[in-house]
Amino acid sequence: MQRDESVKTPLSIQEQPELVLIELLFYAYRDFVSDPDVVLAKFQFGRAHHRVVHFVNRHPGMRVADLLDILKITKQSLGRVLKQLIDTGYIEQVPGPVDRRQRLLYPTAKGRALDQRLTEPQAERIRTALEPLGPEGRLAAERFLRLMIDPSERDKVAQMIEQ
Amino acid sequence: MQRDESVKTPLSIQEQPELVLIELLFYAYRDFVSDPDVVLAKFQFGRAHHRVVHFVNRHPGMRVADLLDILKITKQSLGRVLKQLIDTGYIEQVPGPVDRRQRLLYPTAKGRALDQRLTEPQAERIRTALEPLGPEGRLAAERFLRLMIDPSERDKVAQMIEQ
DNA sequence: AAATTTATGTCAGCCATATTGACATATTTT
DNA sequence: AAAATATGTCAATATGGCTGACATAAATTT
Repeated sequence: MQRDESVKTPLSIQEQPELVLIELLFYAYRDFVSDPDVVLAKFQFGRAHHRVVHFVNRHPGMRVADLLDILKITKQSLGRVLKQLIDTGYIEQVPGPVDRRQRLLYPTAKGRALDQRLTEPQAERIRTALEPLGPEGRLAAERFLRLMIDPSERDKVAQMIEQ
Repeated sequence: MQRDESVKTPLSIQEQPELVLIELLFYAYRDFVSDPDVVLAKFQFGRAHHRVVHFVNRHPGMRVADLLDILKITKQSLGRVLKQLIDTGYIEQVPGPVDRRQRLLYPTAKGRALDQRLTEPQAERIRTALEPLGPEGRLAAERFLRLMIDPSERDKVAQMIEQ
């Protein structure tokens, strides 16, 4: 044997045709999530803040636990980011009117505006991507992505997206 | 006004139809990248190791600079992860035969095997997602993702995926 | 041949975001 | 009254990014 046993042949899409979509997902997501970075930098926020602001804007009045379930992180991880957003006036906490243990999360006007600025470049990327595809192409892309979600999460996600 | 001016209405898909795809991308990618975590944990590796092992297996003999360009990170960030993979025998460095400044990266047999184990659950997720879609659906999903990549990167990515 | 550029690596420190575990408080449910 | 729940917090730790500075070897340019 040589130095060790270094492998010279690439793992090819012939042996593993799913590599095409695996890598397209990587490259597409890499560029997609980088869009809001410019805006975030101006506010001294990171991508974690973006995710929180986004979902609170999409689901005003959601509980902290709901947010944790969407993001699939721990409350300690969420803690700092959420605190910063509250302290700087982008998100508000309101005690649950029924269950007063809950701290329902609402965006402020400032928080709504920030989310819209963050969403804008991503929406633009999507619009131009969809343009050449037509309605059927769009539907197919949607169907594919839905099927990529864990089956156990699919219904919940479908509901959240509808609103 | 009340407490502050908390916004009660959700940012809706009616005002911003692209939200559907924005969120589907988030949820799909969230679950997609979590697949290899079980395997990675057994090896005491993280997602960063996965990415490196993956691209070196796909492009044996690639330069460090090529890897940085794909991952869009700095060499210092890559450094630690790459060193661990070399020290533990998953990746090998070979001086470039033409330009001896280069350290060409190759997977070892061990590195190839690891990549295949990591890819397996992702490939399985994709196969079952594609099944109900048919060939046209698959093509549409591929087209969409390609168009989501930065235009300046598209040709390079297309070439890398072909091999 | 000397100077410059390139490819890579390394040291040091910093930051963002994630983790686990333990514990505290208020409130609701049993 | 006791137990469970929703949330928050303290502390320590890990991972994976970053910047900046500097080092080395080899290729390229002058």
